[in-house]
Amino acid sequence: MSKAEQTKAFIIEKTAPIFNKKGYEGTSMSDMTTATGLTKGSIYGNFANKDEVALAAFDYNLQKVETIIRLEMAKKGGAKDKLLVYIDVYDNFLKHPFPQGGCPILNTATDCDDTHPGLKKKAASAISNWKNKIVALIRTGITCKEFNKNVNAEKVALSFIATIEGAIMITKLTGKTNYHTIIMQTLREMIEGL
Amino acid sequence: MSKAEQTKAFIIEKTAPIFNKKGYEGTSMSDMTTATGLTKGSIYGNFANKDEVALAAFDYNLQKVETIIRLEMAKKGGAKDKLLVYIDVYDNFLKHPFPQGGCPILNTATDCDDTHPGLKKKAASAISNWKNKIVALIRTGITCKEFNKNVNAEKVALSFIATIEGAIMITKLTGKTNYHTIIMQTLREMIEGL
DNA sequence: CATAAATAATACCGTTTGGTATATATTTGC
DNA sequence: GCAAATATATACCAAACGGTATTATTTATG
Repeated sequence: MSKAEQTKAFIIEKTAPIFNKKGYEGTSMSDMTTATGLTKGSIYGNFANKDEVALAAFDYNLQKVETIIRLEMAKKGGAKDKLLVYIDVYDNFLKHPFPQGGCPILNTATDCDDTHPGLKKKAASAISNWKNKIVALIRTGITCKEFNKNVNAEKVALSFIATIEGAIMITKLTGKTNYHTIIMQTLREMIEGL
Repeated sequence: MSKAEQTKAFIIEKTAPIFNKKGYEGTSMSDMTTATGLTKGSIYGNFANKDEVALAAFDYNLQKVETIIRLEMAKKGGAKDKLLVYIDVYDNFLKHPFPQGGCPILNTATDCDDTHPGLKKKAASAISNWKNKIVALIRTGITCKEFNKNVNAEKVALSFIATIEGAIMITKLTGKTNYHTIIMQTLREMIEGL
């Protein structure tokens, strides 16, 4: 890895939590310079503009979540247990190397409704990929006769994601962590009922 | 209503959709002057600062949602039908005078995580009030024997809200309105199962 | 070790930010 | 209808914004 690639990775690593917490517009160049210890000229030597850093930071944050999920899922065998991994990870996300500021999809979704189409597109495809993964998981569960064959995979997947994201929002807003646990209990029962 | 009260209301009315779409930091004074047709001096003559306008705008947007819900609920008798009002309104929010930019609670929640404690507090208490209303609704439903007495009112209420807010996020992000309808179907079944 | 190429720091650009003091219209009570 | 009070507009402020051209400093290579 060249020096340039190193500093580039360094900048992403240091700014990613800030973008996740403050959003695209909310994160200023001075935020980025103080976080990295570098100067503006140095950052602009490695990235074309603020957009490029923000996009890379989103990828970094998203990948962080995805690797946690992938690693935890590898430990499980059945489809049901694999689905429960999402709940376990999002319920105890403090125990995992979760991105600072919470779910990057949720944060980016509301931050970049109209302002930043590039980031919005990334967040949208992240949701889409997530949904497809759950749908595939449910379908293999059906073929393995772990789940009832009448289960509407897409409906379950979308409701599952919506509830998880909504729970994060409510918990972050109110500060009541038990709210999150309560809602996750509903999701667990939902999965048990498949 | 005095002239000052009139312009004050006018400023709120015109800037509320912008705050709901762009967020607190994202909405600039120039956004506000072009939306109202007034000058900066005029706005600062009626409000102490940008914060005060933002807080009033949030109240305005929230009240807009609440009056829709209240009006629709008044048409219904049973607890189940009253609960379904939330789904109907949020499912067809284009048919109602819903605030531009979607649910003000969701927008404010993610926008003002760290940045604006005043707005965050308002959004948090809005969620709390919403939850309490649903809990009360479910409890009257239980005493009327419309719902099973074993129903955990708080769990249902929190999961209900989380799913609605998550559905809004997903739909706004992906642009797929049928996603919203699919998720709302899950909520309808949830209510039917009480 | 010197030189060239790559990387980082400095100093600056024009623009926009939220906010204010002052002057000018416009309502309002009498 | 006139004066006092109120409401709006004008003109300005310092600070921060994203971005860039230029200079200084590393780093690799012959």
